[in-house]
Amino acid sequence: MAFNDCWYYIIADSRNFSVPATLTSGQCFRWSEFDGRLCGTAFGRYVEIEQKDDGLTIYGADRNEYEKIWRGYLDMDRDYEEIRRIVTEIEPRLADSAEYAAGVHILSQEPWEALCSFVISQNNNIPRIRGIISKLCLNYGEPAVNAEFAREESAGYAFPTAQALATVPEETFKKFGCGYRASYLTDVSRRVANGEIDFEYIKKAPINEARKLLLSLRGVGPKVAECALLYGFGRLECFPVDVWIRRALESEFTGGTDLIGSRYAGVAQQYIFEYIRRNPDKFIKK
DNA sequence: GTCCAGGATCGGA
DNA sequence: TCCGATCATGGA
Repeated sequence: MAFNDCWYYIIADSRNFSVPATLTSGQCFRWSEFDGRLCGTAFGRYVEIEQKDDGLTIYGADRNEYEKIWRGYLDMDRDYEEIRRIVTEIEPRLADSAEYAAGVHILSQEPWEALCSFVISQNNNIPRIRGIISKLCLNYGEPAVNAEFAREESAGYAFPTAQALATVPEETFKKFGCGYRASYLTDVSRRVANGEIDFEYIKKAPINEARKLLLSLRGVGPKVAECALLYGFGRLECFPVDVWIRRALESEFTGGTDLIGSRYAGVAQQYIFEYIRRNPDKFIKK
């Protein structure tokens, strides 16, 4: 039995927040559900998160670690109810998606993990992305805190640093199933490891400056840049358009939408993605 | 066998 | 600037 003697319990202060919805909504690729818990690794720490009616229990973390890491990662302090009010006022056609996916938060992931993960994600599907990332972690990540409790071997390892990946032969990435993305991964890892990309600046820069920097990386196009900015750099105005969102824009949101470019466009995007991906039949018009 | 996936790059119009 | 072909891989 895992984590008998180390856990932290939080009264859920965000009423609609859903841990399972958030951690399986395609923002991140390292969480799995076991026995009703979301189990995974971020910031080099393995934890299991259990959500019941009255709150969350984070196994493998204490109060200090919750305050330092998980509170921010799970974006517990943002008023999503207010954001839903704002985005549905801008775009009334968002109402169904926003209600359906109300429990989803935008994770605040480590910049490198977000950037690297979404380079791998291009023209790829989520199970394969997860498989590739778990191989990277297993082979090149440092051992994680609480690794002895991990239910999957790869969860016992941190996401590998850019420095670690920069020295990996491209052939190895291909062996892991990266396909043509292997050279992108090598390139991006080296340039980040060299310090060419200033992550702290990207968090705060004018958004088009931030975009420009990420787009200068080979293998990073508009969609990957938007994902990295939204999930890894806290830029909630970014609006990634993948095949699913494209379909939504061509069906539910014909004629364009004022959401794009608005302050919380990325949150709205996540609501749409969550809704359409879990209800493909209902959403897509035939 | 074909189609598809949280797309980007490249060359040519 | 815009458009189409091409790029690996594995599951449906």
